[in-house]
Amino acid sequence: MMAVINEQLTKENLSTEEKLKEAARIVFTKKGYAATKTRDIADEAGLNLALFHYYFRSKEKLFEIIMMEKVQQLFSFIAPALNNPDNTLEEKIDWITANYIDMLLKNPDLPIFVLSEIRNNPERFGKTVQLNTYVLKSHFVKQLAERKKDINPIQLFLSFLGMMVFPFISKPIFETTGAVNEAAFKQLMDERKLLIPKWIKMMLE
Amino acid sequence: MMAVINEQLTKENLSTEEKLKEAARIVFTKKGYAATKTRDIADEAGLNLALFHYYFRSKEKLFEIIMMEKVQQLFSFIAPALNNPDNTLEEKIDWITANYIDMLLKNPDLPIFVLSEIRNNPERFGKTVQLNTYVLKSHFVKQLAERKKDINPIQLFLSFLGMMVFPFISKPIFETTGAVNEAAFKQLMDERKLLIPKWIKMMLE
DNA sequence: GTCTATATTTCGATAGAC
DNA sequence: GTCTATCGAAATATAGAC
Repeated sequence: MMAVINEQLTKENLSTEEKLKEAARIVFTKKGYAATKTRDIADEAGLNLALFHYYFRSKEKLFEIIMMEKVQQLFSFIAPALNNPDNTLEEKIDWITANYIDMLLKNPDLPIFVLSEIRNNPERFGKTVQLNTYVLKSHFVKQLAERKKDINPIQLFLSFLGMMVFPFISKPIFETTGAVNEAAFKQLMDERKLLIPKWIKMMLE
Repeated sequence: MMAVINEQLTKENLSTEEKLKEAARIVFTKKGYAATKTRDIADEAGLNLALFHYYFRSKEKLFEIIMMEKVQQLFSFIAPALNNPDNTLEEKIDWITANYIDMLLKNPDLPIFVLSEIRNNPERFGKTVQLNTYVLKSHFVKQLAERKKDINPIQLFLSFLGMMVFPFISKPIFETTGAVNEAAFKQLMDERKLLIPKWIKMMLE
């Protein structure tokens, strides 16, 4: 019953296809498309190279699957929150900050992976992200216009997202210089869950 | 005389070595190390592959030269400004914002290039960036401590840098979605030169 | 479906003529 | 110094036995 269902979700009992996908998620997000070798993925999955091609035909094909997932993970989570009609501007800010930082703590490589792959191959992402519809015409933006007319929502978003995302993009620097270790970083990010909303609200005064 | 000197600086009259370096700057920063082929660089320079190896021996060697330049360009510019003993906290914030954004407008690919290469190969950058000495013990941090005791300078830096750098990291998304074109982006960044200092000063109240 | 062996292509690097 | 032609390794992809 429940036990059986859970058991199917453990690593060992994944299907071969899922083992390869999971390995691809790890290796692609850590090294990027170009630096990833198909052998790395097969090795990470504990399988051989032929199975990789049996299930996914090519490196490119599997990458597209993973990339779509990751873009979704990074962006789509914010759109519903921006369009929740049942809470205030302040509540939206609080909720998004706390939950987005938590998500990033679980997926620290996600932003730099997605953003650098988009840079490397912009053509591929024509319609993947629909910025206009869900962000620039969101309920959040309407509430913002009522509150404070003289602020460009794009400027606010750039700062809001920048404050949340930048620490994760620059994390490798802190780690290599030894300035901030793993535990200290987690601590800083937990503090930011309160700091960022406080700062954003100041900008709305 | 002057005309002759200027002429030596035009593309056509560069030495073969400089042509290759310049081509490498363009291709490496645009595609990253792994996705760059030595042939791409030779093509970009309008030369053949053998010359590449004649001057630089290997892809790795030339990359290290370019990477060192780019890390320098991205970071070292801020350290002196943070340590200027002759101006106030506010003046430092104003100056850094205006000049850093201008530099980024001229080198929009710089941050994502450097940050993603550091992620891909953290070992290489053990001592390249000296965060502790020049940033965390800077004159800026001393002035900050006098002004506002209850703020962690790291938190402020993360927000300050994030607000400046993030727009450039996420620029490819705006471009591919068509939400913000080249001219509009420039306009937004010019506005940010005033917005960011205003916001940072609010955080110090 | 899975594996070993191998084909095919790409890419970094070199040899050798001019 | 510069170029054409190639080598040799590495990486993607496939063939074919089990």
